[in-house]
Amino acid sequence: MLPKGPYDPHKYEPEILKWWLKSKFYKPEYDPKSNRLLSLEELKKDKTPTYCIIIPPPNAYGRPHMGNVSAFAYEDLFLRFYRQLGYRVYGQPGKDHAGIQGEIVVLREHFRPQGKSKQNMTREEFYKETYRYFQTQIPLIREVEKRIGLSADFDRDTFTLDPDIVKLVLETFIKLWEDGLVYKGVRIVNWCPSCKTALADVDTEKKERKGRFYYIKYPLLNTDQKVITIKVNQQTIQEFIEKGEITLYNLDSTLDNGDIVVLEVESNHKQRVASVLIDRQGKALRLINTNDFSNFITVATTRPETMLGDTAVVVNPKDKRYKHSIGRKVLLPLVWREIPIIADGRVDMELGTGALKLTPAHAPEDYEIMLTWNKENPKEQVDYINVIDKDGSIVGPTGQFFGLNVEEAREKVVEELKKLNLIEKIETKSQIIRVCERCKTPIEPLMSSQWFIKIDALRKPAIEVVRKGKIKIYPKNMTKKYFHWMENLRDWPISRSLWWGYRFPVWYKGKPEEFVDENGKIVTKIGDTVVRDIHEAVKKGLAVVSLKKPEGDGWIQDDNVFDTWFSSGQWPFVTLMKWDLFDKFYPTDLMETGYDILEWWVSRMIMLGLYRTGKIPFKEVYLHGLILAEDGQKMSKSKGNVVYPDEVINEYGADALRLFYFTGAKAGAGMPLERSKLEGNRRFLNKLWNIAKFVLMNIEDVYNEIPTWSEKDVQLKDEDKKMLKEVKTMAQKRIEAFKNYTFGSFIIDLRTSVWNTFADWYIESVKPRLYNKEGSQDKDPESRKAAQYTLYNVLRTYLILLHPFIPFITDRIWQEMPKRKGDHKSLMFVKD
RNA sequence: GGGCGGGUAGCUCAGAGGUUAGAGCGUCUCGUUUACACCGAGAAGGUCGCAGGUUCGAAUCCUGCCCCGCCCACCA
Repeated sequence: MLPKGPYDPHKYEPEILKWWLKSKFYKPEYDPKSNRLLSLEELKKDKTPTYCIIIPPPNAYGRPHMGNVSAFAYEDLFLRFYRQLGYRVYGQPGKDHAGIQGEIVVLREHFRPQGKSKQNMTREEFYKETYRYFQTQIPLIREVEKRIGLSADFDRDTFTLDPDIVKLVLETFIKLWEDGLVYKGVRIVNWCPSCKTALADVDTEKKERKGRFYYIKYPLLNTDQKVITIKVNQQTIQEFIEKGEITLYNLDSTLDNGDIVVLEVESNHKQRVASVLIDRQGKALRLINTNDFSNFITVATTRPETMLGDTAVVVNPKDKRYKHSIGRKVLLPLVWREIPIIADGRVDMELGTGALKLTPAHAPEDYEIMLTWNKENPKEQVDYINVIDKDGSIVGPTGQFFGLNVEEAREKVVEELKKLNLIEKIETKSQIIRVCERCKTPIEPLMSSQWFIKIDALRKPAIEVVRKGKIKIYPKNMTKKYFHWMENLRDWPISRSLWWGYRFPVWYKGKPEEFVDENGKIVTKIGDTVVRDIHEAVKKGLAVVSLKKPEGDGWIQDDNVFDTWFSSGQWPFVTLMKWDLFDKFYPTDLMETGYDILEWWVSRMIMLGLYRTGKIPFKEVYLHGLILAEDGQKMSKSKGNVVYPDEVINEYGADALRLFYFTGAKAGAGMPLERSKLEGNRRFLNKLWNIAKFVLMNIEDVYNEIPTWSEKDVQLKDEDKKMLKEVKTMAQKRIEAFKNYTFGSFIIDLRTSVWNTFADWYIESVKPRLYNKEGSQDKDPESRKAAQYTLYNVLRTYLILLHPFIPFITDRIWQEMPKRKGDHKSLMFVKD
């Protein structure tokens, strides 16, 4: 018998949970028939069909949030459903070190209170202590996983920085390297000139400041106007500047009057002087001046000094003012380089003149435009020229400006442009700049050398498997998002300037130092040798890609760590490999995660899974909705609208919260937290509890025999048949609902069926047959027996159907139910 | 800027060519106390964002517009 009073989740849920855990029901080795644990060997040989979900690992610090816990609930729903059906089920739990976010949080919340920072710690100290700290956090997170009912094998909970995992992950990198899919290239980074480090966007903040908006005229070249560069010595230049005219005899004979000759001083950071050919026969040149050009294109900038690194002018292709100019060339003043006019739809026609100077090395937006343009115009590639060094000084092919700091260079650039009459006007303007979060120094975007993975070889098979339906994505419309992302992928930058994570297994003979060469390109110096790329360094024996530090002294490890997606992208197979369950459970059956990380995580798992194992990592992907705050906004600490799932469990119980996730489960969309729904769920649970009390109370006299009754033993009335048919239909619908991931509407139907059909209609109408009192209409014992039979079997089936959704209350009721022969003591293993 | 999704009852959302558009919560009326007041019976409440179009028939399909949200630019 069930105890009197309303259902109290706080009393029953912990009891049930303790029993499940103690009985090892969650382990794939648990065998319900023999009620014992198989050995690993027995498990491997076992022929029972398998079902496996790799649980997306929550961050290994802090309190699990709604997103984490909703995911656990959805995953558990499937684990329990298939476990009930008799599959051998494995849920692989894990915890994520969370790269940059983990580093920020541990520095702020653990180290800062102790007065420690990256400035007064060694990398080794930091790593060791952070690892230790995370190990203290993990059990707390695991508790929440257990409380929501997640039936994963917690004995195999795995941390992403577990040494076994690290080894497996790095092996993939080595394989990529050996297959020629890894290279070092350059990418724009947020550089803090004061902290001398690259920063992620989250390490920077935006600040408004007043600045000047300079309108600079760039001379437009005529289509037939030629520009050539010749090298001369310093003395020649000197004479030229003094006299204003010069004759050169080694000029190209195809030049015409009006063509431009740029004189470049040898070995002096490409100091250049521009001149015009005024006498083709006499080969006489005159210093260039504004009057030599009839057309200009004016660009506006807050940072005139960056023009030294301009490699194009960009206009909006829709802009009528410039449409005809696209494809033409301009002569970049002061450094006198010929640069093209290109087009990009992102250029704001209203801002400035609508023409943008493109400095890919020192402006993230410009860098993006360069990449897009190059992708779409492979024959007219635009390059970068890096002109600002990591200490804030001017470098690269910048002639007279070389070595100045940024402010000095700005003044001097403006001064020189004024001399040439190329400044149209100067306005004041407030601008948003990024500053370093720590020291508030303005960020200097610049190029830095990074590790990349060539994406093409990985991308193609990953698109194929989804296109051919080998991996199915639910909801279906997300497939579009996947393809869009995959088709637009560029090479994947996998290195991050952090301490917390997987360090690159690359070793250098001496500390590698990046610097900018005379062409504005990033090159690396290892010891005394300058190398253009990593392949050259390896060839020369200055770098080694290897899991272990090479023999001998002086080897220094690469100080980059991997993008966390590089490791989490391998999560399905590395975890299974670690536990020697790869052959048993890979490919896994379902990847259940939030729709917001389809591109970030799911796509990487598909690519890296296929690459390393040759097989898909999972057969289906289900993307659940995101839980929003009660105000309909995204939960965030700064908005103060965060509600933690453990609080909700404390108030309503785990089953009520699970039901909330499932009933509102609109895949791929947001769902606001709603207390009234949680209340409603609690009422439903109480209703179920009372239904069970009622049924048990009314079958008490036949408790032991009722499970043996079959339909033949009773004379069912129409209402009995109708009721039995309804639960049977629900059982069939459930199979479909899980297959099609429409469990959200199914559980609403099931709940309506339990409440409206069973409780409100059937039970109410059957009462007279049960009470069998004097004066009641129906005293027939056969009628009573049929009602008892129906009550028992309907409740039994409802409990089974409901169990994956609300496991605690159903298993608690199950404990009191009369059992059939062979019934397992837990509903987790009862199929029908 | 690009991509994705959404606008249906007071609130949160279902419905995706076919009678009179649904559910939960809220509101109102009535009832019951031998499973349950965390209950039961019932009611009110909608130009389905706007404007066109296709169709015998449109919340649903098409076109245009308006509004809202999310994702993307070393955040996991």
